[in-house]
Amino acid sequence: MSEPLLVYPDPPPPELVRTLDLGGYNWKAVGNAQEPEGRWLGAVVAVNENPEDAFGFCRALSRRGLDIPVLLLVSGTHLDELEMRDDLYADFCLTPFHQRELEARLAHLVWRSGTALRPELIEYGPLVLNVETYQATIAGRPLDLTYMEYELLKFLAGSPGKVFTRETLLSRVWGYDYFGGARTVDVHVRRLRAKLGEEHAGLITTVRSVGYRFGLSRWER
Amino acid sequence: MSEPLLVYPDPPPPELVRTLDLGGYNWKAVGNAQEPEGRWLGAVVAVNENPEDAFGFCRALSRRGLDIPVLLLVSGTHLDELEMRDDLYADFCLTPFHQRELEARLAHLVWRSGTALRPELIEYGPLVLNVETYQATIAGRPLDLTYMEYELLKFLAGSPGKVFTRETLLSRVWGYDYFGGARTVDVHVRRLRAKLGEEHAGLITTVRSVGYRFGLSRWER
DNA sequence: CCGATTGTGAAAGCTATGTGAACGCTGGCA
DNA sequence: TGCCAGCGTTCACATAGCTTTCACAATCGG
Repeated sequence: MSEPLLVYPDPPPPELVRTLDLGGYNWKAVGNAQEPEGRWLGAVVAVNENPEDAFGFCRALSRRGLDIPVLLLVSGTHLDELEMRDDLYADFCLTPFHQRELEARLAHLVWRSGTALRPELIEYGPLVLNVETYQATIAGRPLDLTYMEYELLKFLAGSPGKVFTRETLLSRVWGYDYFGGARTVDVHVRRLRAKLGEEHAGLITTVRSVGYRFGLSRWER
Repeated sequence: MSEPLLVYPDPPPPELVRTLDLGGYNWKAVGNAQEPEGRWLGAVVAVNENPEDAFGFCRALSRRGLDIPVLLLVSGTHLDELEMRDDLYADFCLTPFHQRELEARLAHLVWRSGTALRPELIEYGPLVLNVETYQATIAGRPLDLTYMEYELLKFLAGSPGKVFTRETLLSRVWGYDYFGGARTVDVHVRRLRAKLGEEHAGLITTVRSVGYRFGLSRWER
């Protein structure tokens, strides 16, 4: 089975437990947003009992940078509270819910994060990354990348134009628990640029005092 | 009002019409996917009556390349049909629905398409700052700013019309623990004005004996 | 018209990054 | 078991580019 579902609060409402277990989901309940480490399929957050705690949990999740899609369980009387909180959740389900509906929403949530965030092919200009086969080509020429080089390039090319700090790159590419010097990023970027060749080395731009950016070095947006 | 909502089929179910009108939405019903042209806020598709037609409509929409987020109205008995059709819809709502739920889902749908595609921008007149890519343009022309210049401009442009003392700027932009001369601000403002170009240098005005202000105060212009 | 404040040009000082090289770890292979 | 190749990481050093400072000129307000 794949990555687990995150569930809040701990213990979760019994009807949620029932649906998750019947659906064969791999899940884990937590009591706060500090615990979860690593990768998660998504999160199910029951708002019912204590809305403020629940929303606080969501907020803490998003602040921690692991972007996990959140499915809220909310009763009709708490529906108003969703207003102005769009950034905290991906979907919601009214309680009491039909098992079928929750299953459908979970399936859709997982599908969305599975495809939207992970295209099997990343293309940008002359660069093509085949995520399935771990192959990369630049202007048709195959690139011989090491594992870390590939992961770094994949992450950068996944958000063209966006600038990432070294710290962000370390936590997102190397791992949330990585402990090491930030200059490691520099060295990998240098090797990437070298392998991209002089002509395409500019695909990775240095933003002084901030970090690195892939693509869109000019005025596009 | 902004772009309209696309609704299928034509005529739509009466309870849907009621909710849309009560919500003050600008909407238009169509009978097939060939009609819609231009930009749409989203689409609401009632699956109830004829599932195959409805899904065909969605498929045709996505084939036409205008990627409009679709909200399905589906009864519990048709819930199964969503399976393996994740790519056709963004969200769904069980029928019969509570007006509040549909409104919440519509609002969330619109919010999502409004932000997901749109970068985080600070705009004022001819100036555009893209916070994610650390890029700036003035009247469409790219600005090559250094880190401090960018941070200062971002801070100033974030509160147009407001006057900041040098001390405030030092503590907010440079850092609360910064220890250095206040004239540093002057020099950065000078270089910002130079890079903005003669035409737009006036975007930053000096308030003698107080500090600097970005944008026009209320009695100007 | 004088003093206070701000603009200007240049130079000093510093910081972040590029660069070459070495170290240590791991896994395959003889 | 011992050797070797490949890889990730770290370090020291050079330097370009940025920030800061300073002296002086220009401007504003009273």
